[in-house]
Amino acid sequence: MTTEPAYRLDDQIGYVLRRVTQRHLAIFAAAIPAVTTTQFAVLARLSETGPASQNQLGRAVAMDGATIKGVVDRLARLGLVATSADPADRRRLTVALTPTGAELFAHQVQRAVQVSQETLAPLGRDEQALLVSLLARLT
Amino acid sequence: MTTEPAYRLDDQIGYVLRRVTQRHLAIFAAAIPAVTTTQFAVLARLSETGPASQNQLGRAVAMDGATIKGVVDRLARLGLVATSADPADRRRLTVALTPTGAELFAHQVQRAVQVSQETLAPLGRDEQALLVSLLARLT
DNA sequence: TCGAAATCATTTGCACAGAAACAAGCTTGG
DNA sequence: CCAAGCTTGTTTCTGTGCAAATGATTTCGA
Repeated sequence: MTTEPAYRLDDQIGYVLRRVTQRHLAIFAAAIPAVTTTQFAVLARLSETGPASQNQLGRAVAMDGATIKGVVDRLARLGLVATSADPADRRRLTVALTPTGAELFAHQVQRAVQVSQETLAPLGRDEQALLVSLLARLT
Repeated sequence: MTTEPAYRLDDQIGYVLRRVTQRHLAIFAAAIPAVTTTQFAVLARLSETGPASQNQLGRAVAMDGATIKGVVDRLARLGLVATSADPADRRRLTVALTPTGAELFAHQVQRAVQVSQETLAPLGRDEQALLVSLLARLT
């Protein structure tokens, strides 16, 4: 008579990751309704690194070609980024922050920090740092 | 002269969560191509709890009404779950595992455990348990 | 130098994921 | 008992996210 192995969904890392992500997305959407988390990530990266080709940008924020295209299209529609042809390589589409996009990022970045803090709020300071460093090793 | 606050995307909990989730989804898809992680979560919950109404089931796996409907529809198309009218409440749609669905879950559950292990593999045993418990508190 | 291989962007198809609006059915307070 | 309010399920819309196929361009090796 062996005991059932008992696969507990609530203990699976994938399920817990999904739920934590859900909560984080909700906090972000409430704090910064103007853009989504992925859109904000793109603005942040462009702010850090400056203009880049669409594909380079995608790699820099861990989005595949099809995904980054959609995100860039929506950001362009919002007037937060602008695309231009690269004269040196005609396949490339250079993506850059517009002044509006740079301003939006500058104004919302404080709030984005608060979003991260609120997401981590149930943990103590040490635990927060520990969690992020453990997660970073699973990348 | 104050130093720039320096919002580092790579240190933000939301971004790290997204990247870890990406890696986990890739591991799962390679190990169990028959269904997705969300679909498997539904099978697991039905296996644990038995038949439920579609909305109940959605709450039990943290999916909103629109999402659980799509997932159930696709599982039904695969023949892994079946829906039936609830005679006691005509609004309700009861969702149950089919024999095929139960068998698929039984056969793949070992592999699903391995997926969780592989996702957590970069960490030591203690770290793994710690990570999951920290994450669980952010739910 | 020229053709194969690699890179870049796009498109299509599928699968979540949540918000909002709606219809139908159940429940309950007055 | 019955209207108001709640629950259940559906549809539509927007936004990720990945795989695979395609076409254009660039690069690199023989």
